[in-house]
Amino acid sequence: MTDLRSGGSAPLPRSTLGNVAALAGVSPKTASRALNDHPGVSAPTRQRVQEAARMLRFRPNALARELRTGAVSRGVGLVIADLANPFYSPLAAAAEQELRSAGLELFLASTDEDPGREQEVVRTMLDRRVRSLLVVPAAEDHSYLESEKSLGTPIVFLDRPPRNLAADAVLADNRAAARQAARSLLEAGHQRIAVIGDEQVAWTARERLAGAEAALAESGAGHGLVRAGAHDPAAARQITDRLLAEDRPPTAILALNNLILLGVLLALRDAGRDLTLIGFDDSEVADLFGVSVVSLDPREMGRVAARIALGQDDHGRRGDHDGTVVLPTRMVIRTPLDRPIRVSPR
Amino acid sequence: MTDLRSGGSAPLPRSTLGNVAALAGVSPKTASRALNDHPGVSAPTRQRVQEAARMLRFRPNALARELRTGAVSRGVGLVIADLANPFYSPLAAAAEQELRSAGLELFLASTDEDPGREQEVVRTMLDRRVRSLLVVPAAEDHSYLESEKSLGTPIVFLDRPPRNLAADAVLADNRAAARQAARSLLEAGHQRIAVIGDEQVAWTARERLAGAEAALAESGAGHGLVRAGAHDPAAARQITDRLLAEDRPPTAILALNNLILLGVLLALRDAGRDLTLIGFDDSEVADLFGVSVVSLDPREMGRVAARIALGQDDHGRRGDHDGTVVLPTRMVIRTPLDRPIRVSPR
DNA sequence: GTGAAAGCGCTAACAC
DNA sequence: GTGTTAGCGCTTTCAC
Repeated sequence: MTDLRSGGSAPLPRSTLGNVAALAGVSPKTASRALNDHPGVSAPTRQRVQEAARMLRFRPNALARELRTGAVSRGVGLVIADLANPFYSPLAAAAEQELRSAGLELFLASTDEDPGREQEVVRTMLDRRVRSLLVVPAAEDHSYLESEKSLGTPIVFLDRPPRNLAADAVLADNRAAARQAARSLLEAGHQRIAVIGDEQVAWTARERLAGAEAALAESGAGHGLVRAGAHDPAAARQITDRLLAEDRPPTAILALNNLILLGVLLALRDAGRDLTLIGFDDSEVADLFGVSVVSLDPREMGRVAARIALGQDDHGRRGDHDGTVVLPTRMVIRTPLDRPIRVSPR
Repeated sequence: MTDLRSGGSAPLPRSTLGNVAALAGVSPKTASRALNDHPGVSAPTRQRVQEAARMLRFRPNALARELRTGAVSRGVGLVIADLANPFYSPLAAAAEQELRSAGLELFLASTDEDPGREQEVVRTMLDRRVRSLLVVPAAEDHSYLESEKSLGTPIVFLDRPPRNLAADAVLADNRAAARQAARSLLEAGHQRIAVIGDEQVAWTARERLAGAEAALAESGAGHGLVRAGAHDPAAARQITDRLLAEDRPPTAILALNNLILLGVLLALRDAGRDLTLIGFDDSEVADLFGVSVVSLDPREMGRVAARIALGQDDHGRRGDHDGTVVLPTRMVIRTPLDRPIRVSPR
């Protein structure tokens, strides 16, 4: 006479597979088989079990399942620098979408560019036995991941390469893109080109600065107008202010990321000055102001990295060896580069 | 002669608490106590255990721990509409920061406004026994969370209230804010005010539209210029195009969210028209163009919700009863409302 | 101060 | 087809 009423309004405690099995009058293992669509269960038994599960509002405990089944968790870790950054949030969104459609779940953490925090959150995720790890690195040394990697956890780096570790990476050719951008300005006739980049701790910042400097050096034109250290719009704004105040101010500015472009625009607006501009990373702001940009698609980066982590994509890499995927960059010319951007509408 | 070499370059399999205990020559329980700083372990024993853990690169299995300890997981679920949306990404970033600083971990999922997906991802998170749940709801009915809530899992709704469920919520007074914005335009002398809102499925969209309509109705001014259904910049752009093409086009536009403001600006730019504008949600774009906005702070919303979920904040709610926190909105006037915004710099 | 036994909820082996 | 036994890695009794 196994019979349990379900409709009661009492808190109705969480039921376990054992409860379901008891109600259905079978063993736990059979209940497990029935609910997971494993073969070797008769149709009527399966029905009874499913009915019992429904009555008890049974929900399997994912922790217990993953503990038992071993390494194969359904969780994937994503570590990024800053979730609110307009480059990383679409990247994260695309990765999440890709993972979800593969039935996986996402653990997310921000490092705020703190190398120590990177290790911390990565370790925490590994403690949860994530099936793979996507990392926009902040640290300078990834040898700490060596043992985990050799244990078989796929690790994919995004936007910046790993250091002291052989692992997959999805990157853009920042150096070439910056070089091309600077060249375009030179070809448009600019003699005094200012280049504003982020702090050199970031690999992308170093690469972009190097690319731009190379282009300038090749042409023999404008040294001395390359500025690093603009880590946020406010800093970029100040740097721009100072550039504009010089004796021979630049006629064009190359802003090496989205946040820097914002700061430059703010400075130009307040100074009432119009200059030629090229930005990095596309954005609504760039679109609205007609600013030409070097565009990298963050969504594509997130998507490709997720696929690689899932083993669904080789993207030109050889077999299951580690490899680097270099995503294309694209120059988007919105305003001819011999013409200034108007940012002073007041 | 318990001795294990660590430096070997072999993959070095994952070691368990049992391995550590064996190496230290104690029982698993003592090892557990030592590593978790529980009392009742002698100093020398503790040292030996810690040394052994280091040698074996021991990392505790979070799944096993949480399974054993019961309900108290260190994971918190966050469900949002769209991670790439400039309103939700700072919200998520702030929540993540708050949780991380409390030593908790974040599961994140997007619903893309699909009610079915909301249930799906919420269930998945509950299967992981998250300690609490933060939800920007997409569904119209949250009674499915009733039993989980009565089981004691804190559930906090963000940005939009729950339906058919008594639970905590962190909201803004969208209706009042929109009403105030519309009034400001009326007071500045505008007779023909267009209001562009999102699809009415979203609670915030309905509230804002209702608030704006109320203000217009009170004044007896301009009916017929309220448009809903602008779910993305492209749609908002089209709607704006049509409004501008009317016989008596509006002299001011109230854009009821950040994406809509973008679309409106794009339309104005291409049409070469300058109008008075008020936006919702602050953004760099609004700042750069001098667009006045009704500002809600998404970071504050994420932070407050996280605190409530952790039981760290009552924010005017009574005890541990359910309650709604209404966050303040702020009018940011950047350009006087009797003056147009210039968006046609070409 | 420390250890042995038991069990969290589930599933892989092997029975039968 | 179905059940029994065992065990994932950890921590909670409750002994000693």
